[in-house]
Amino acid sequence: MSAIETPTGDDLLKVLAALGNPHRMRIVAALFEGRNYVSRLAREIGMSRPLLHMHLQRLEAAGLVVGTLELSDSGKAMKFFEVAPFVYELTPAAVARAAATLSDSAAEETTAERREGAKST
Amino acid sequence: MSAIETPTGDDLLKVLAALGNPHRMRIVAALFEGRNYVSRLAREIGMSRPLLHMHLQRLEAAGLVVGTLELSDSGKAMKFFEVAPFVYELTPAAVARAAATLSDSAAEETTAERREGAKST
DNA sequence: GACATGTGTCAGCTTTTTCTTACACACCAC
DNA sequence: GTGGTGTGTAAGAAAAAGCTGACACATGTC
Repeated sequence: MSAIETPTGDDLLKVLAALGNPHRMRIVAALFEGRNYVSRLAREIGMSRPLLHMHLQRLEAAGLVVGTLELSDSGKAMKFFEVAPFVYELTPAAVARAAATLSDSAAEETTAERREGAKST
Repeated sequence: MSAIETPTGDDLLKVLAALGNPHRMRIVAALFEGRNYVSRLAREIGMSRPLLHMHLQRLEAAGLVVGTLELSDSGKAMKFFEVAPFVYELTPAAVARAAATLSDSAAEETTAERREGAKST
């Protein structure tokens, strides 16, 4: 399902940056034990709700968790989150493959290519 | 060889944080094509040497690359870097397992436990 | 000697990320 | 109505990461 087959550089980058944070790692771990809604999860892991909200957005943007807005029996809107079944392989080759398709921070790549172009052949 | 069998939370965290950066991803990719020494690598990927030095230290601290100080035939000291043969599996379960051993930012965990204790039963 | 190469590191600026506080809204129960 | 629950977001402070420039040292060549 997930990107075991060469994810985009930006894709992998987002995933690694998202998971490379103790809070977010813990959030994924907490959701791995079962889906939960924001306010409750915030209470359980002892984190301010706006902060958790931000981290969840980062995780969702990376495709590591999915959130669905549901209505409780009382009619209250509650946003439930659960982990996505991701599978990433982290090896030198995989990183190299992904890095080849890095787009965003092409700033220094441009710099490199300018040098490249300058020396011509 | 590497930590396919539940790396430490801090260990995995360092790896993910190190790889979750476009420059460092590119550095690993560049070294994957062959070992290289700092100044040359800096020139090739168009990055200032002090900056590359910093990134390499971060990667080395995470165990993703290894550097060895060698003496060229002329007697000049040159630091060669090469990628370490790391293998990490990135799945919800692996993250959850690693997160259980997270040590450093236990700050909010402490907070959570204080709340836990307060509400008692 | 001056100049090229290589190494490392430090001070300080800039940019990004993280986090808190405060606000907005909606629903249900009293 | 008030008070509890849930949602979202925006402004600004605080902290961390990224980056530059300048310095130090060593070696070999001209």
